Amino acid sequence: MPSVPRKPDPTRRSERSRQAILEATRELISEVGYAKLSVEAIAARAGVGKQTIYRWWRSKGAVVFDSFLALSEGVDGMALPDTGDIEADLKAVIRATVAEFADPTFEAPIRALNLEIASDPDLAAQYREKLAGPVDEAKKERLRSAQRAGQIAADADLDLALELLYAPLYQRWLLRSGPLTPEYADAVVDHVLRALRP
Amino acid sequence: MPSVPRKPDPTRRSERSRQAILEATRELISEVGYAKLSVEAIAARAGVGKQTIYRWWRSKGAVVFDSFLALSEGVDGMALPDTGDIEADLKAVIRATVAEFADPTFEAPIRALNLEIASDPDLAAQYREKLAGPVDEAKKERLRSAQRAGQIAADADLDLALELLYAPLYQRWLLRSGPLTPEYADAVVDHVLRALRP
Amino acid sequence: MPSVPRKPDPTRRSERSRQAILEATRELISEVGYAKLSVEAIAARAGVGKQTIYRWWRSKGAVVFDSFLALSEGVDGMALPDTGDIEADLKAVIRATVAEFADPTFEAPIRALNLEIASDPDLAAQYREKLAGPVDEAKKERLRSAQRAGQIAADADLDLALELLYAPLYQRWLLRSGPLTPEYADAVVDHVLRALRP
Amino acid sequence: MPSVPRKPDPTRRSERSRQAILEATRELISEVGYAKLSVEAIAARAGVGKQTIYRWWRSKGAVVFDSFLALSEGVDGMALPDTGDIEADLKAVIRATVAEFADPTFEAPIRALNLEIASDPDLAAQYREKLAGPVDEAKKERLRSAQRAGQIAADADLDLALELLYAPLYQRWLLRSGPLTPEYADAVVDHVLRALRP
DNA sequence: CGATAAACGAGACGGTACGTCTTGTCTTACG
DNA sequence: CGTAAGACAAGACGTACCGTCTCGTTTATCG
Repeated sequence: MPSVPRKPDPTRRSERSRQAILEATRELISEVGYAKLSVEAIAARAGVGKQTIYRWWRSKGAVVFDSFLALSEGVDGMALPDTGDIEADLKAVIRATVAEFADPTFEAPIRALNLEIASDPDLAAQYREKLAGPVDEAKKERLRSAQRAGQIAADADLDLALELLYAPLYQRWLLRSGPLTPEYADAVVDHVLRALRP
Repeated sequence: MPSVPRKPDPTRRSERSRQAILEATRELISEVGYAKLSVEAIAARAGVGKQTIYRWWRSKGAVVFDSFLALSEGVDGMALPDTGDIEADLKAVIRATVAEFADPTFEAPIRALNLEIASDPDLAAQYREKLAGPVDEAKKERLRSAQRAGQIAADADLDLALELLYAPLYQRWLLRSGPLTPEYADAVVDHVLRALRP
Repeated sequence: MPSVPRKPDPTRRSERSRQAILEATRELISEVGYAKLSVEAIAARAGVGKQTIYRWWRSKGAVVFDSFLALSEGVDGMALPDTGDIEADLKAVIRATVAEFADPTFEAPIRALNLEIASDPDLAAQYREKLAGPVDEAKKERLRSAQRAGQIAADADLDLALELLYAPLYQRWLLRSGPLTPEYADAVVDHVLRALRP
Repeated sequence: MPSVPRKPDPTRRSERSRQAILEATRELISEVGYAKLSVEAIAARAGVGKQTIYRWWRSKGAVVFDSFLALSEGVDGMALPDTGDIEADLKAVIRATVAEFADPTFEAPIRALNLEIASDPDLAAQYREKLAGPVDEAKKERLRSAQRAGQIAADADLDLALELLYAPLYQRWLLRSGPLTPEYADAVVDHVLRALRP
């Protein structure tokens, strides 16, 4: 009589339930916030048994994570604008990022996602692989284009470049340590480009 | 029947209880982690009634926060080393910061503190005022010294400078998105100093 | 260093506080019922420190008890009507008792008192001595008068007689096991008088 | 968000938990007395979650009540002895009742039950229907037999008769207003039978 | 009259228990 | 066998009171 939990058979998984759970999760995060999100409420809202959630996800955080992953599923083929002017292009992108952070609609869910990732190394790994990775690759592609155009040092560390560009915004937003304005976006870009100049 | 909650009288507060609570909180975070920290356990460990906690703190997060605040109480008169060489000084400081982040002893508590701050705007404000503020001021003082020495542009935005220096580390650590090595510390300093050059 | 609790000095007792406590107790029993009565609420309502209650009373029940005792303080010199007709006199008295039980104003407090007495042998003893005793004596005096008039057996056990008269009412009221009507009162008197006939 | 409390589904109720709760309740009343009985302790002793108690019972009193109800479940087919001599039979029964009241083992639980009933009209109604009703019916049946035998007036009010017989005992016991002896039992029976004579 | 000691109001304290909420597991009935 | 439903054991939540323990502040004798 083995007490090893049988693994569920993925082929029999109900797609309808899965979708309902992810959608209910997104709704509830917007409505009550992440701190007050409960598995109980997700199951009720999704019209699903709690066991169905526990069968397919390790933790509440994993559900939250997947509910975001599902959103950005079709967004793979993303590419940053490339007008040939790296400064203009980056400012546009960073300003857009700032605007997104400032949008109160995204505030709660993105914060929930980030707290979950910061708490759970497994989710962080998934996050890097499934979400951040592809996006970062697209960003680095634009930087490589700038390298080819001689606007950025050929030997620049592009991972570090991305961190210099995005981390200040991220930190300000997460810790609410200062205003996120377009001017701030521009200033960051200006500084980072100066650091990366050939 | 007034629903206005009576405010506790701070003059009658038991210092012994306050200390016991903060200490118990620190111990428990180290032992069971922040996610499993409960007010009930804090009270039990501190030999204190739960009401004594709820009387003086708004939330579990506020207790956690204060338990850290208490630690760094005497650290006000801090000042960064100033050998006259801003690059060497910054590299030393940033390498030290990286080492601190890597120390597994501090990992759990600092992460707990950061999650708490990221979740609660009130605590974030307190954090800036009581903890980050003074520390940042000391850091900026060192940068001002570099400005006077002509090593950094006289009109540099020092708040932004700090963010460029520290946010990449912070992000890597929080999201575990990359290794935190002395080399990385040096690279960040090199880039930022290039951006700030007169 | 004796840990024997100093006994309070009765001569210094604040009559104003004592009255306020007893009055607040009576009010609160009427308002929230006995089950939800708390020492905390009594103290608050009376504008009195909790210690002042604990200094002078052993328990909440003792306060409740005293609050009733205080009411019936001046009622010592009571005597039952004596028209010479024991049947008519008893019916009048028992009907009055029934009416008192039925009065919703007295319902809650009397019930509280009785529950307290039933729970606490000490209070029961006090009750017999200070409240029930004198009243019963007056009732027995009327029965003795009936004995002298030859309406009741000369050797009747008057304590038993009182119980036969009052206990049926008491039980019906306490357990709500039947209606308390004037007809019921008369029926009880009729039966008991038959049992006591010479 | 409906505030209507979901009703539990009685078909899924765990009989094992129900029994454990009722048994733990009986044990605890005997051990610590009714006043110090707590839902928390019942749940712990029964190895049951508190919610399982609150799911199926309105109040602590209801649990106490049911724990007694459960005891006297099979006792329906009760009948009083009928030797043809109503006086002897009643004396035997009333003496037995007196003895039961005097038994210290039953003292605490029965008192708890009575206090609960006296406090809560709902429980009182249940008590009459489920416990007192059947028992009283059996007693009245014996009295009817006496009526047929011409030992008691044919038109006697049997409910009143029962109250005259039992209420004096009940009152003495509950208020501890006098000793409960076999002689007392006999005296009550003698008086009541005199009152009921044809 | 002024010292001093007790009772006083206020309310913080260590605790217990409350009744509710959520977690993760288990059971039942259906498809 | 996955599922919706939901009961279950466990235990934390935040609140209400308990009875004890300081705090100053009256108050009321007594030196």
